[in-house]
Amino acid sequence: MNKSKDFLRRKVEEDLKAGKYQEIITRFPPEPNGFPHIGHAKSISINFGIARDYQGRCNLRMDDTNPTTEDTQYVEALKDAVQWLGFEWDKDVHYTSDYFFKLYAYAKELISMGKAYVDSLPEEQMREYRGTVTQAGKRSKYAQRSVEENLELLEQMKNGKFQEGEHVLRAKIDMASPNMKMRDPLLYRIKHSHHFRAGDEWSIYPMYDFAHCLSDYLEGVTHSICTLEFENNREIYDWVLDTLKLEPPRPYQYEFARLNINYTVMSKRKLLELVEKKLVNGWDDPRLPTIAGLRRRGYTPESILNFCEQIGVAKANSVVDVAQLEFSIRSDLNPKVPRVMCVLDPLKVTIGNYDGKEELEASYYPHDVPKEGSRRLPFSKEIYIERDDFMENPTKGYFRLTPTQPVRLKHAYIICCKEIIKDEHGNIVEIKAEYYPDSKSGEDTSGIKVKSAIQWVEANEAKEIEVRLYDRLYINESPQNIDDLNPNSLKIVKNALIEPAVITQKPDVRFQFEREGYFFADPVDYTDKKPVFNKIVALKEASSQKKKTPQNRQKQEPKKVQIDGEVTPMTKEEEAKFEKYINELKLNPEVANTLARDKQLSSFYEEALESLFTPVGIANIVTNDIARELKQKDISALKYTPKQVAKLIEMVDNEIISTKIAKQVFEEMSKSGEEPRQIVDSKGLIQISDPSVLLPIIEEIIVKNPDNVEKYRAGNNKLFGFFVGQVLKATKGKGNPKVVNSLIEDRLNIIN
RNA sequence: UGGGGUAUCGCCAAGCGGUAAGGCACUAGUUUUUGGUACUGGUAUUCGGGGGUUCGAAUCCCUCUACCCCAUCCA
Repeated sequence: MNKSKDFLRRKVEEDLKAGKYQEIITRFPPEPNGFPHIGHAKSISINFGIARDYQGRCNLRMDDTNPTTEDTQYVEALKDAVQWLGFEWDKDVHYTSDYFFKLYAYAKELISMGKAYVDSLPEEQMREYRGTVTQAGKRSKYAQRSVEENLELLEQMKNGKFQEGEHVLRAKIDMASPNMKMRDPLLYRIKHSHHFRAGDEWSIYPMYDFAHCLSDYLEGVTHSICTLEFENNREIYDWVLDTLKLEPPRPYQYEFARLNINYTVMSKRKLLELVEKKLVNGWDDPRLPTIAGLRRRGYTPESILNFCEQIGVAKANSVVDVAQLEFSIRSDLNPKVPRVMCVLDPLKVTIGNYDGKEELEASYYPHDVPKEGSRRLPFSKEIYIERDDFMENPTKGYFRLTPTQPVRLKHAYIICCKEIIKDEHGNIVEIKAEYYPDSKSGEDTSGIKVKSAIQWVEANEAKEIEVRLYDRLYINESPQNIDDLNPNSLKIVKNALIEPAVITQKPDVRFQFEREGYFFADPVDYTDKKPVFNKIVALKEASSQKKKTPQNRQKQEPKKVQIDGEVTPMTKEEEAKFEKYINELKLNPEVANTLARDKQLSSFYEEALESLFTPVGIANIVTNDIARELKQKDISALKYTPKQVAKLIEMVDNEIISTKIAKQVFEEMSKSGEEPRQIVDSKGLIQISDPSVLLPIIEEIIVKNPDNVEKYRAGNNKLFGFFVGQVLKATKGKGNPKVVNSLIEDRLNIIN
C-alpha cells in the first residue's frame, strides 16, 4: 500500500535496527475526562498501529492524575472506543493512579538528590516569580529548605496536613530557562478531592510532567507519542528520567500534529458546550465528531481507520477536508451494503393502463458488487416516486421524468407522463402515467431508450419510516463559536416511504438508498413500529447535479509580494571583516557576510587559511558544511582541525576528488577525525576523469533507458540530470561530474 | 518580545544532493437499468520569499516572512 513511512515509523525502524530496544512498546494515554473523538482515533491508530506493524505491544493507560475532572464513565467510553476500532491493549488497562506509590518514591528520591523542594509561595506570587517569556524568573526562598525539611513537608502534604494551595513540590531546575516549562515545574499539588480509583488515600496528586514520563518508563514504553503542544514538555520529560538515573532503556517522546477537520470542532471545551447547551442531542449525536456520534451515524470502524491511514502523520498543523472522511465511508460501504429503494418526498403516480398487481424479483446488489441476495418488490398501478424526479418544465440536461421524457422505474417498467394533477395552489399532487408492458426489467423488448432509472415504492405495501438527514454541523470551514452552527444540520423526514423488505427481512443495518446515499438503522431509536434511519453520507454527486458550483476557485491570485524584513546591522568589527573578505580575499559578498557575522566561523576560516591560501574554496566549505555542524554542536566538539579542512580543499583544487566526493570525505572526517587524504586513499575515492572509463558506462545507461533518451531528445531537459545521476551512481560518485556532463551531452546529441 | 516548532497542488502528504510519489477534491472520456461504482486519461517547469554553495538544490548554508505552541497548583 503506502510504501512511504511516516517519521514515527522511520524512527522506530531506526531504533530497532540500532538495537536500542528489544521490543516496541507504545501506549495510548488519554485522560478520562471527556468522550473520545476522531482525534483520539488518530492517536489510537498511530499507537496501536505502530505496535502491530513492529510486533510490539500497546498499552491503554488512563492518565488519571487530576481527580477533580475525571470519572469512570469516561474510562468506559475510552475502552469502548479502542475496542470498537478493533484494537486490543496489552494486558489490563493501566492507570497512572496504579503508580502513585512508585511516583511518590521517585519524588522523595529527587528531594534527596537536592533536585526538588517544597515551595510555599502563594499561587499568585509563584506566577510572578516565574517571569515572562522574555524575562528570567527568580527562585523562591523556600528552595533553600533542607532535604530533611522537604521530606517531612512532603510526607505531611501527602497525609493531608495542609490546605490545598499551601504547598507544592517543585523540581529544582532553572528559573531563568528560556523554556518556561523548565522554570522549576510543579511535581505535586495538594488536592483533597476524591479520586475515582484511588479513593481518599492521597491528598497530593502528581502533575502530568512528573507522572507521564515515569509511567511510560515503568511500563517499559519505548516510544511515547503525543501531540505537538507537548513539544516544550519534552525537556522536562528527559530531565526527570535522566536526573533519576534510571536503568536503561528509557522511553523518548515524539510529537505529531493533532487532527483537525473542517466544518467541525474537535476541542473538548467546544464539544462540551454543544452538548450542555443542547445544541446537539448528547455525546452520541450523529453530527458530532465523537466516536459515539460517528458510530451512531453509521460510520464503520474500518472507514475511520482507513481515514486515519490516508491522512498520514506529520508535524505540520493542518486541517483535513471532510470530503476525505466522507470518501472513506463511501468506499467502505459501496462494496458491502444492499441497495434498496426509499422515497423521501413522495409524489403519487397512477399508472392508468396497469391492472392488478405483481411482485418483481430484484437483487440487493448492483452488477458490480459480487454479492448474492434479492427481495421481491410489490408493484401495482399506484406508486410513489421522488418529487425531484419529475419536472414539468425541465432544465437542460435533466434526465428524469418530464411530460415528454419517459423514465424507467428501477427493477420495473418504463413509464411516461400523461397528465399532471395540481391542487388549487398550483402544486403538483399527482402524475397520471402509462407504462409500456413490454419494457419489464430484464425482459425489455420495447426498444425505448431512457436516460435514467429512478427509485419508487408501491403505495399500499410501502412502509413509513423516519429518516434523519444530517449535514455538516457548522456553516463555516473553520468555526469559531456557536454562531457558526449550520441551522440545517439536522432535517427530520417523518413520513418517508420504503419498500417493505427492508423492514420485514432486515437484510442489514446499513443500506444504500438507491440514488440517495448510505443510511443506518438508528441503534437507539429504531423500533419495528417506528423504524428510524440515519443518513450516513450522500452518494457522490456528478458535477451536472451540483446545485452550487463551488465557484471555480479563482485561479492563481497574483503572487503575494513578500516584503523582506530588516536585517540587523553589522557591528563595526564585523563590518571590518566583511570588507576585508570581499576586497582582499575576493569572497562573494553573501559568503563574506555569513562568515563575518559568525565569530566561530570566521576564526576557523582564518586559521584554515594559514595552512592553505585558497580563500574562496575554504570559505565555501566553512560557510556551508561547517556551519551546519555548528548548528548541532559546539566548535570544540569538532573532530577535525582547520588544517584538515584545508587539506581537503587542496585535493579538490588539484582535481584529485570532486566536490561531491569532498562532501562525502568531509562527513567521514567529521565522524572519525581521520586525515582526508587517508580517507580518500583507503576508500579509493579518487575521481575518474578518463573518458575511456566513463564512456562505456554512459553507453550502458543510455541503452538501458531508451524511453528517457527519447523524452530528453523530445525536449525534456530535466532528464539530463537523470543521466548524470545514473552515471555517478554507477561510479559510486567517483565520476568527474564535469567530464561526465560533457560526455553525456555529446552522446545524447548524437542521433543514434 | 525569549524559546520550541512548521511551511511541497484547492485539502492531506511522500521526498533526506541526481526524472516533484500517492490519496482526496477537481476535470475529460469509456462502461453502467444508481447523474453511484469501476476503468482510462488530465491536472506543481516547481517546493513560503530572496540570496549563496554545487556540474546539479524541495533537499546543504545565510537571511527574511507567515502561522502554531509555551508564563494552569490542566493534561
